[in-house]
Amino acid sequence: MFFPMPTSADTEGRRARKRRQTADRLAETAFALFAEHGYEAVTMEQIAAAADVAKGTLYNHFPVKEALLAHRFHADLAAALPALYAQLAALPSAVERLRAFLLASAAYSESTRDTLGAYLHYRLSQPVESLGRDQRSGLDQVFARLIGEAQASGEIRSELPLQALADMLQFMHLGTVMRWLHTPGASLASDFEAMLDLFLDGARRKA
Amino acid sequence: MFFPMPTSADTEGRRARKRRQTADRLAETAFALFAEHGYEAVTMEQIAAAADVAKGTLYNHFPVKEALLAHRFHADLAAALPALYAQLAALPSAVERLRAFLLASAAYSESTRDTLGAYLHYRLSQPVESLGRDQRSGLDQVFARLIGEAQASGEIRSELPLQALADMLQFMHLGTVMRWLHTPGASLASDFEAMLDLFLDGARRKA
DNA sequence: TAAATTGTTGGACGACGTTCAATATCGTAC
DNA sequence: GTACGATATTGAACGTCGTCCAACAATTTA
Repeated sequence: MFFPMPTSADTEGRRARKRRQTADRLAETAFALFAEHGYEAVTMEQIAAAADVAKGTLYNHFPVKEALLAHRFHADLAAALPALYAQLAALPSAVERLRAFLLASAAYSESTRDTLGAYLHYRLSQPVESLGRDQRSGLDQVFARLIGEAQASGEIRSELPLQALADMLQFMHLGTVMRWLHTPGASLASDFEAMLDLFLDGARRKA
Repeated sequence: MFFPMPTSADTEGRRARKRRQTADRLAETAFALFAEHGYEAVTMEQIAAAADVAKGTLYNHFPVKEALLAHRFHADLAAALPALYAQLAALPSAVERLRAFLLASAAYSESTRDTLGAYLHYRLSQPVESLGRDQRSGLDQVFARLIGEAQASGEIRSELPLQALADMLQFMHLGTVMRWLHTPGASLASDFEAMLDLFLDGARRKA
């Protein structure tokens, strides 16, 4: 199994801890090389050599190269979420929280533009429902949470299941980012605004 | 250049015609092998050998393996469109034409489920705006046409640019197909219905 | 301490995709 | 019809990704 279960209930065991440590260390050295030479120019063997492990070990932790990117993006999101949620809590409506989150997402995407395409490409090759919720993109969980709040407050009345709405918004998000990646001068933030408007009110809105 | 210009204005030139012929022939032999052994099990060398050309020639026409799939899907769509448009013309409203097109799309997707994932993966690695409109997916052009009709008749009032709406619907379509690919028992047709409802009326609809 | 599980190693392997120089074929113009 | 330029094909070498596996090391559990 890829992610071994903890041996006791609360303590995690040295084994799993060391595993996570090596994974983190491998990802760190990988990103140091990426920053220096660019993502494409760095080979898996170079990463393994720089981290002083065998190539098989690197592939044990990251079965494909893009998984290194996923590790980074997932960790960044997990690290940023608590403070972000705290900020969002100050906003009066769930829709405004959604909008604010998208603005923050836009800023982050702009700062990681170079590796974003490869990461998205990797994400899309993964099954949507793989190994339970923990393995999902993280972004859809944020969407599900905020959309759920909007449903609870009555700001959203759609009778579709929450996860379906979140997935749909996630793909609209993906489409917007993809389009932005391929159009040099565009503003991702304003594209997100238009996307959210479309998601909320549809193309046939009466307003 | 990848697609040579025709020598005269109207006639296409034997060269381009033969090029298209060899491409078609290569794609045909490829799909014969795919049908027999499965997409993943067939190598590019086997395809080249079966078609009696060098591997370089195969890669000249199809720079990546998934391009063979794109050739097939694009050709299928182009071949089916005239009759499909004729059928759709009988429907009274543009929204109903959209719905009917999606139903047809669902039937086709179900019949090509095995290779659909690889094709979508390939599509996503391509820039959205590459080499002009002709190289785009084809599906977004259909969407743009039908959405344009809906705008003209007043069924859609969104002030977003037509292409932005079409791209957004295309990614919602992609998300729906992806989700369907990974959920065994689902009905793609009804998923498309829900997707279209969301696109038209949004999550915050008043009805 | 013994046994079982899991991680690491290193190397071999197949496939994809790129590159290139040599050769063959086709279009055009004279 | 000949000569020339543009394009297609060939064949082979190369780098990289990703898989596989058998031997060995480390750690947990009994």
